[in-house]
Amino acid sequence: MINILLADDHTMFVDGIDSILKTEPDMKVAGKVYNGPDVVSFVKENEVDLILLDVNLPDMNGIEVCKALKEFENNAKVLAISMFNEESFVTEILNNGAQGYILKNTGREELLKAIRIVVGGKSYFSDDVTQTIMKGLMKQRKASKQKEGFFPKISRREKEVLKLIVQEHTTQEIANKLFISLKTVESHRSSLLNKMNARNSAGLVRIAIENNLLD
Amino acid sequence: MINILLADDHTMFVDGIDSILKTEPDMKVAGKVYNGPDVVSFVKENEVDLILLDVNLPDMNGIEVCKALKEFENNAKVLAISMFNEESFVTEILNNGAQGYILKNTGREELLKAIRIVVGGKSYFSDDVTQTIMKGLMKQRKASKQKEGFFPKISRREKEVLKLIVQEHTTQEIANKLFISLKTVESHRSSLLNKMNARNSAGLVRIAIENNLLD
DNA sequence: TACACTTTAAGGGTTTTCCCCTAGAAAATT
DNA sequence: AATTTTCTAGGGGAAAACCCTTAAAGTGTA
Repeated sequence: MINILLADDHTMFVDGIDSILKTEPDMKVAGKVYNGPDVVSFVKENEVDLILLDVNLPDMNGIEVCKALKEFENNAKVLAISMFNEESFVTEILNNGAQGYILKNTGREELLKAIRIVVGGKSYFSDDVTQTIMKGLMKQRKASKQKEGFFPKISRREKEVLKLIVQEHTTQEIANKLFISLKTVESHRSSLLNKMNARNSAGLVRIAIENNLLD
Repeated sequence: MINILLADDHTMFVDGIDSILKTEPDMKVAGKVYNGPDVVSFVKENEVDLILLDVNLPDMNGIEVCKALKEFENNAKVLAISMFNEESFVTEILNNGAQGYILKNTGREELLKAIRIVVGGKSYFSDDVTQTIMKGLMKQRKASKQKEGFFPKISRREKEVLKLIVQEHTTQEIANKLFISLKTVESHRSSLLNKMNARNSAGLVRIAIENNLLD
């Protein structure tokens, strides 16, 4: 008997899978959880052979769940499920111990097949996913040469200054806000210009927005 | 007997709903389709009481399907389903004839309830969706008051200057590029600051990007 | 404990931006 | 044809940004 834990915040989806698995005599839905932390606590207290894990869970996403699962003794395999054939998700969750990755447009038969394969100790990926992984590997080669070394990382204080620049504050205003000297802010400004490879504040703002440097 | 058409490109999801509906004696899955055009042709040739329509279908999205359905005689109601509680989707598909909108995190019981309500001629929305619609209406009020008279439109030349500012060019450089005087560019700059309600170039860049003023 | 990085700060200078004003020529709109 | 808007351009001045150098004190990490 295969004990399966369903982890997905889309109730309708969970109920659907539940109905599908009910028809299989050798499978049993051991539980249903709707967020990341519950996955971890459930596995700690119950026997689980396989987790059907949604990558985009609230509170704690699939990748973090995988990391947490490696922290303690358990023999639960992870079959990741996602709406999106997103390269970053795929590679990251596989690097963190997931044995398979299927998309939500996978049919009933393929789902059951994937479950049995993963429980059997092998890996399973949807065809689309396989292609994505390949593409991802190709990109990595290029990316690591160009995009890397782009930002020698921006420090905490620099980011504060950057945010205030984007909010149209002048150097003097920033100095007042942060209770530091005008000269210090100027110093941070020029570090930012250097690190971000910008010529002026206009560039700073553009690059900051384009690269999502503002939390 | 309620004849239901399932329209969603996520096979696993369709199979799941199928399993759920099988348990209801008064409901029958009349068909399953995986893209927009097939919805239309299916409804033309079969008796359908309700379409469980995914908003984000390939080839032809839910909104376009709704429009197409209004073109010919049929008494199929539409219950829209989506992963996303996206304001724009919700309001647009409702304006195009959908009677209900539920999210994929809706549970089995709520789904069945929603189906019966919509088939009965009334409307049904998930609680989350209702909230979203309200928020949307609130925003519109504010947007039309604030954002409207926000830009008294930016002229062709001003936009050129704006683009070059975003690209980190100085006033002098812009003057050279456009074969006009430094003072002229300064003039455009200050018009931009005025029109866009910015304090400096940083603001110009931010507002330009945020409002997609750069084609 | 060193070593590296960050934060703080200053002097002194150049360049750029921003602001006020005015104003004719060209283009678009009515 | 008349009116409005846009584009052009200037003077002059204040503020802000940018550049270069130097350097002490604090923070974090191997």
